[in-house]
Amino acid sequence: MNAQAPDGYDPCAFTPFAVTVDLAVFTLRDGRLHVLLVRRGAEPYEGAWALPGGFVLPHESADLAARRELAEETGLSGSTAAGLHLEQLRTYSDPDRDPRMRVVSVAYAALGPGLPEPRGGGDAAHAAWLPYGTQGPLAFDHDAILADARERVGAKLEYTCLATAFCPPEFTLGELRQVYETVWGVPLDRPNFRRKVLATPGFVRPVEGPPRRTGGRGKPAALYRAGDATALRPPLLRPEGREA
Amino acid sequence: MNAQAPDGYDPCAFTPFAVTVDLAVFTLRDGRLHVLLVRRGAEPYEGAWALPGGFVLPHESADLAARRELAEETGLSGSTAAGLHLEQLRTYSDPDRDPRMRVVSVAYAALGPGLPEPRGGGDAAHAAWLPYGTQGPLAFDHDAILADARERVGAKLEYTCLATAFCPPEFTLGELRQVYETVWGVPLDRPNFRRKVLATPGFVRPVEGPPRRTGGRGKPAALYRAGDATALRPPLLRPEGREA
DNA sequence: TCAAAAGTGTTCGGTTTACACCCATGG
DNA sequence: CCATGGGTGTAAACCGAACACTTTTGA
Repeated sequence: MNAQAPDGYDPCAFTPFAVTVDLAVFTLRDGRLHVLLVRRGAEPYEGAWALPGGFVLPHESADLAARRELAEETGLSGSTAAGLHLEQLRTYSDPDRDPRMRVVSVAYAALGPGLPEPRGGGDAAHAAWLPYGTQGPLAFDHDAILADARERVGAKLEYTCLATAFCPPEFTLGELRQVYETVWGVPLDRPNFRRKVLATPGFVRPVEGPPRRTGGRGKPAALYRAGDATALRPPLLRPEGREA
Repeated sequence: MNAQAPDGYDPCAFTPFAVTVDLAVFTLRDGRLHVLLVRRGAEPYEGAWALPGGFVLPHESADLAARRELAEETGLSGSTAAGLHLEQLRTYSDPDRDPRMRVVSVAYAALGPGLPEPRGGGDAAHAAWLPYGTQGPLAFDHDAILADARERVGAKLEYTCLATAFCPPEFTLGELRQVYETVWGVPLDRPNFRRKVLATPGFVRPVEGPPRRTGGRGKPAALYRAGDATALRPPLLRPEGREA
């Protein structure tokens, strides 16, 4: 009870914590959801896959640290990393989550369009994209973090316009639909999806000059850009309650 | 406890942080949304209202710290505090959010049924319920935290069964409806609300022995308990995009 | 007897769903 | 010409909004 005297902070109550950020970075590669993982080079969990991340520096917020780590430790180019959607997930603070010391970690989820293989820009030559689900057990509590992140992303597709974060600046409605299908693991009806998206103000904006792009075979599709809307009301519920 | 280079952790990067929890505790009192606030007894922000909270202790998780502070610093009885719904909101880590030192705070939102006036159980004789919106500027970044918490609660009413957390163990559908109306600030159609809730499996369970309770005037209403469902699919969207 | 709240029924209009069909392109 | 994906149309099913109406209590 006296641990937190309102008159200033009780020095006895001030325990030093290390604060880190952990990143669950998702992208779509050849029709599958992929996660960016790094291989640990030291104990504990040496050799195991882990989420990229690192310490929050004295002068920066967790958001900033996440953005910095995204560029730094993942080996993605600065401009690539800067364009990614990044959002805070939640904080993991179990006292035993790191066997060495007390570490509290603020987890983030990041999404981007088909991203390049991480270049060894820094100490992250050991970074790689792995199809979600094929990674073995991860280090620390990263399995739980990753599962939470995936669940959050799937859920946010339903009631936000987040899906465009998985797409390049200009995209077709077919590509947008594939985002949903890939993350949810269910096929969607193409005509209905199209109407739903176009009927939501601000979800997508048609690209002016009627340029069209071919996805290989089939009729060329109109191009769109992400709109300024953030919420999707009414939501686009995934069929059933199934998950891939 | 010192950061060791062999871990892959840069020792220079390990900065000690203080980690705290801050609580946005909501309840409904006479038809209004109230927040539990404490008055600060020391600089900075001496005399200002603030969210209750305190340090995370060396051996506990943030969740546990939040639960402990809920009982301890708020002056609510242990059994009362134990029954409250508690969930993590997000973490606030701006380097300047506390002028004295580097403090990272994990914010929580807590909800409970009509709660008693906080008893001065400890150093919290200065705790009080204030109708949401009537509190002046709060200490630190607590205005932002409180606003985020309120927004989150309002949003979660739409697609979760969270509303029952504002109700006593047994409640009428009228009381449940008032939760929505109070938090959202809009009236709902009684018949439609009733059907919607009853049509959602696991939202509420009727109390066995057909007991009925009077809310003063009017026909006695059937009693229900919270069900085991957590999600509300399809969601119960608030009318328009309005907020009270 | 009236006001207030619970509970039931019904209508109407929009949204979602399912599926048929044409268009444009590459092979 | 055919396979493939884009785009339009449409009818049935479903769902939610609105509102009329009955029931049961306290005042």
